[in-house]
Amino acid sequence: MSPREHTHPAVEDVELVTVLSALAEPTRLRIVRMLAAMEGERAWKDIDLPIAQSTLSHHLKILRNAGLVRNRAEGTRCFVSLRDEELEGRFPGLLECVLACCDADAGRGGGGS
Amino acid sequence: MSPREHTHPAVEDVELVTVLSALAEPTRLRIVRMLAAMEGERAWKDIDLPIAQSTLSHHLKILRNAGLVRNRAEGTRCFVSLRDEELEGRFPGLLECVLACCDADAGRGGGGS
DNA sequence: TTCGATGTTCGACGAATGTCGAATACCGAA
DNA sequence: TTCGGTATTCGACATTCGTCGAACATCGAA
Repeated sequence: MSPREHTHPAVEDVELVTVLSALAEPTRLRIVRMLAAMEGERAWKDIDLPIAQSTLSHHLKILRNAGLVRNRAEGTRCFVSLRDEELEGRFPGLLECVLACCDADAGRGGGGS
Repeated sequence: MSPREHTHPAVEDVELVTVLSALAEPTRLRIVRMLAAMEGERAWKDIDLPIAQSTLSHHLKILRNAGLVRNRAEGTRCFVSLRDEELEGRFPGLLECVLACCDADAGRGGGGS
């Protein structure tokens, strides 16, 4: 597989359990929060987490398959962005609500911003 | 352990990831929907799923530890209920939203009612 | 006390998951 | 074409998870 072209599922084909599973992991939830905290895209290399590159790639793949994020290639680099608007049409309020709950969870080990 | 007395965590002590993990499993999500569909409690034996009793007990334990459900003993029998009001205080809108999304997911393999 | 009914726990199993380092594929630049 | 940077895939590993049947614990009834 080329690092440039990825298969993004249609949000209509994504199941709720898949989305919840994708969000039910600290590292992935952190990535989603990171993406939500900024409008637009984020460069792959700017996702700065204490994990190996292969692990990050793995998590992004899961988020991708869950319809949560989108990958865009530009030259050698990749950019990641939330599919929040599409997701809103499929699961209204879900992403927004989970993100809001993240803040309610902050300070208790839920992983600060 | 007695089947009567269980330890229910305070909702304040439950982490978001724990709740999401508990919900991110088809059988458990189905149980939660089942409980949400009816006001009040549900008898253990009325939770009619194609799984072994020990498996059901296992899932209920996970839901319990996630602060999602409460167990009440009455004689030899147990009753289960959603902790929706408490959860609403800790993670506003989350449970309601997920339940609404279940319906949006219905008919696609997300498990009908 | 003895029994039967009801949940829980235990032990085991295969499957899935999160993690890493190494190998691979791709792109742009030299 | 060769090389360096970037992301993905592969192989391996330990851990966790979902599942079951069997053994156990508790309560109410006989």
